[in-house]
Amino acid sequence: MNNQFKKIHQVISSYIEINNEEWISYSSKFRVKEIRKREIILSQGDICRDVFFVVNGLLRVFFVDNDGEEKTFYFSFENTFSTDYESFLKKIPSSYSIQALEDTTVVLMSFEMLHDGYKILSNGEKLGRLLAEEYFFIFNDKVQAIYTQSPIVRYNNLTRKFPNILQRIPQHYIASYLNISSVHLSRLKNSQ
Amino acid sequence: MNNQFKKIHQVISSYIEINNEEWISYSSKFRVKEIRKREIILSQGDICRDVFFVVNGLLRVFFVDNDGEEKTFYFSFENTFSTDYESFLKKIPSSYSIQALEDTTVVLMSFEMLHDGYKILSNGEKLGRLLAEEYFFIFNDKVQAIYTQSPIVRYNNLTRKFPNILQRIPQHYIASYLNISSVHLSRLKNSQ
DNA sequence: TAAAACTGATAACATATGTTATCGTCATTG
DNA sequence: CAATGACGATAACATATGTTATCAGTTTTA
Repeated sequence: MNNQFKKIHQVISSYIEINNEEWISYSSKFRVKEIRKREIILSQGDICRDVFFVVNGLLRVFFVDNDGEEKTFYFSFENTFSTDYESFLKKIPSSYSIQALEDTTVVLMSFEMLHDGYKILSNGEKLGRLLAEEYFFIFNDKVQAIYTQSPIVRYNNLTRKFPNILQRIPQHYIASYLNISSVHLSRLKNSQ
Repeated sequence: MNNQFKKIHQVISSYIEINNEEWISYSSKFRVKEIRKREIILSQGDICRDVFFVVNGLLRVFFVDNDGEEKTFYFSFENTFSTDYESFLKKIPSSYSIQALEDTTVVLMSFEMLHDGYKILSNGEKLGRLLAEEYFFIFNDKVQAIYTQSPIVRYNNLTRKFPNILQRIPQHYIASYLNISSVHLSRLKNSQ
């Protein structure tokens, strides 16, 4: 099997049963894309045509608010999906941009591909359901964290969960992710 | 058709095609519950066994954070679903409590019912997918609002979207929903 | 390799927001 | 109907967080 597809096969197999024949047919439609550091693969306002699966590297999902401020929404590490799922599903202009923070390899799943999968794969609808549920869980947890945890607690949880995040992501992006200013994060770190 | 099921039939029909036979069989499993004002139908820590469909009345979804503060997560008005969907799907202790703010009638869909529907209904999996997607959209919008809009802007949007909300929901619950103190909301209102 | 851009720390100051307490009004309840 | 509690406004004060500017070290780029 194409080595780039090994991990995405693992992940999809963890959601649904997919036999070899189905997989060969399905995965033949994947496209692979190499993205250079800082390159943008989705621009806010464009319709998001693909779900990206990060094979290696690192993506940043962010948007620009009314005041022109960049807000980082989340980071996509290896072996996770990344997209503006609402734009993707509804075919409406995306609220987010997605940018590579490192040279990154992604596997692209188009809308047509996912929707064909609903019919072609014996568990295609189930895959769609589980992907949506998974995405929902992430956002549910995120909202809950915002309501219940102070910025410094969320920072500590983040660095505990991803110990090497500080080596890979500039601190001002992390501050933006926490929805606080970079100055404030610097203060919090050095006074706790 | 049982009048209490009319609206939920409309809502489900807007998601999937469901023929008469399927509907009669499916809806026969609904239970209906009357909840008194202030009564709690889901307690934080319990496993959430049902999705609630609000026929009339009003629910408040909230949780108590580490400091013992009540945080209001969202309100469920008529003809919408309400649940702790993560607890419901994963059968883990719920993070939320759900309370009636008025005398309220709900239709209950159990986990078994929804999952049986995945097999029994010809579009059962699709229904599950669309419900998860819908829930995801709500949370996506919520997170985005938190990142991009100031409390007073979110307050104005809320009252514009639900003009009678102030007559139905005490202001300190709305402040809690906005994740600010009731004192601060009072100030913001009277100084803009 | 030199210039430019990026990054993170820090200080000084301004603003936003929380906390506590008080008060008057109104609704609920025994 | 009286007592109690819920509700919202307000004041005074404390804390959290943002903004702007500066600086030094590092990385990127021409």
